[in-house]
Amino acid sequence: MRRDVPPSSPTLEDVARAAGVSRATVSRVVNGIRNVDSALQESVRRAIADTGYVPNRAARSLVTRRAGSVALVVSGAGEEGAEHAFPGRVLTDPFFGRVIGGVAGFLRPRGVHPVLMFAETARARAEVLAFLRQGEADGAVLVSTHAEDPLPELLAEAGLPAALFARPARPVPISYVDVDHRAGAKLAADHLLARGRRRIGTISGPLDVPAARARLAGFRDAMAAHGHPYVPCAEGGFTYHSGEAAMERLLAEHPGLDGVFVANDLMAQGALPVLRHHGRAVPRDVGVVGFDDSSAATACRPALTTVRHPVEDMAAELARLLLEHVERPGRRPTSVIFEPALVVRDSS
Amino acid sequence: MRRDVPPSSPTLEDVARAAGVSRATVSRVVNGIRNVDSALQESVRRAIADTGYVPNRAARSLVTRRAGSVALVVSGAGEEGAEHAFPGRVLTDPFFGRVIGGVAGFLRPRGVHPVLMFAETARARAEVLAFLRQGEADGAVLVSTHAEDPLPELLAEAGLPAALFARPARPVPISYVDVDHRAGAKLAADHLLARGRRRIGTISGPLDVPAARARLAGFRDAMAAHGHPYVPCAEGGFTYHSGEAAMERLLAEHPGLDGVFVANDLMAQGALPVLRHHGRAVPRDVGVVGFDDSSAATACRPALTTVRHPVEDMAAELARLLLEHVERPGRRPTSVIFEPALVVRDSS
DNA sequence: GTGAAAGCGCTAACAT
DNA sequence: ATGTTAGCGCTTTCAC
Repeated sequence: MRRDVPPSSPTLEDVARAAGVSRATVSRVVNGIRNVDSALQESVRRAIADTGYVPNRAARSLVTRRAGSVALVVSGAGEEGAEHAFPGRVLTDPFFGRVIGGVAGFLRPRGVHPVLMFAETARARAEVLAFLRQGEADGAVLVSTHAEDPLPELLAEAGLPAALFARPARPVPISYVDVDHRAGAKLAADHLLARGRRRIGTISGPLDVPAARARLAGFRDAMAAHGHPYVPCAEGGFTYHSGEAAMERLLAEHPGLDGVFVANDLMAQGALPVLRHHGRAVPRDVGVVGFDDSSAATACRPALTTVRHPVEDMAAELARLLLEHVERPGRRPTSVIFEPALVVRDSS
Repeated sequence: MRRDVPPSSPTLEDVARAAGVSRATVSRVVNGIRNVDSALQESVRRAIADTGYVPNRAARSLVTRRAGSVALVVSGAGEEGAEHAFPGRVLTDPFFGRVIGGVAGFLRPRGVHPVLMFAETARARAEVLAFLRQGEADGAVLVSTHAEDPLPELLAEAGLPAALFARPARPVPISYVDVDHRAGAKLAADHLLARGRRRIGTISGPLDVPAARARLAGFRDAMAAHGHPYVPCAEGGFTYHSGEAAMERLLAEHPGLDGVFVANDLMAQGALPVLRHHGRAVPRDVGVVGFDDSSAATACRPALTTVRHPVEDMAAELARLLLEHVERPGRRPTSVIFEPALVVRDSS
């Protein structure tokens, strides 16, 4: 009686038999190791094609101790309760899309696959850690939504290869990339002033986020250097609606405003209609400068003058840094800081 | 001489030794198989905790032939040349963010991890296929940007577990979820007419996309049923800027327009400023209805009246369908169609 | 209920 | 340059 054999895919053994060589030789050919006679190489290749062989990754990982994938984790802190909504909410922000795209773009030609993970609760963080320890991924790139996120420290303590998008709030021995937020804010201040604005306010990001703080501090310092020691500020949350609300408050308190630096484009997109609604023409009455140069910058009227945040390049560098740590586990953490640039459009 | 042993993680063997049982027993406990004495169970658990054991996934996959992950592939067709830009461009669209979030949200509690892949070139498609055949993922959920995408057929032919977001352009024996586009468009038509609009046009999506065609056809049929056999249409590409351009064209040809159905919110977001710029107040002079109820709907002024596309629910169902096929490989393809709903806000 | 043992498919010494 | 062999860590019959 013939047992019903499932058509499981051919193994190295099958190829070896077909080519009349040993498994080791086939393995060498598959892995591109030289020291294989070119005639044999040819017949092995043919056997591979004939059998339709594809190497089994689990078997390979078992011996090489390499998964060939990395975790791409979007991390928050203390969002217990809203867990199911977290992935969707985060992916709706063009910023995260750019990070993910940049990382994926770098990894792809290198044959490394990103596994998407979300870590906004203690439980989810433990899962990420277990995932890495299990060897399901060789390391993690992390983009945090909160300053208090404990994951970077956990990763560092566990000695797992990791790299962060943005400098951690508290110092952690871990590699990261960031943009020079202060320099970007200075670009905005200088521009607004150069355009003749004199009553300038700002809408900041959430002040528990280091990046938001740095942009605000950088803006204030630059303004102070030009003789404007006081800059009114309304705090937002980096979202469209928080931008609207912050603009309302700022305008209520400072109706004479003629310029505003908004800490990201999404909030600026929200601020624009509010200005219009209150009869302020942009850029005629009020100049607006955003930050990020995300898709939102060109998806509003007038198109935003903004500070370019080279997210995709940074994300690629982030991935490169991680892969470096995966290659050489001992390596010391590095950080790479990118320079922002002003992109002048119509809003100022 | 003591060789410097890397602190590799403990194995089943180590736990077994610590608990004074065999590997098999530990394995049973780990996998929650009954028939294990509860006293032993307890000591095994303690040993696991003491040693900090985590099972090695590669080893497990090798024998179970399950990866515990699925490919989440964003697929296009014939975008050779712009490959590096594809991931970023796609992730910038809130629609894809919602799909990814919905899929990830469903998979997460089930311990299945999504591996992000992009398949816009023949090469990339071959990689996806190889990835699945290698057993690196147990199946694939696919969201296509183009009608001519050959990946669904390739997947079906290879007999790999897969499920699609949106019905394929040509019939393919594969499971999918979709929304009733025609019904959604009818909702928009009925609403516009009920609001007293009589000179109504539409901005469609790219007409090579089945969903765009269905929305247009559904809209025209509903209008015709109410005695409006002719509905002017401008074709867009589902992006903000294409929405602007289409609105310009539509308005140029039909200045008397008093209502417009836009096939997605992103294009509607682009259309709004154009109407305003041409002196048409929304909703006073022109009523606008979008489609999707994405974040763009509430991120424009006035907020969009739109047709809700239950993307997150659909994505969850998509993932469920896939997992079902992974469990029982023989299963016949199924399709699940969701009902849209009208969400009335301020634009009409 | 528990253990012994085989083997999943592969790579990497080591031997030739 | 090629083959032989010993595992990688796990699950799973099969005896007991």
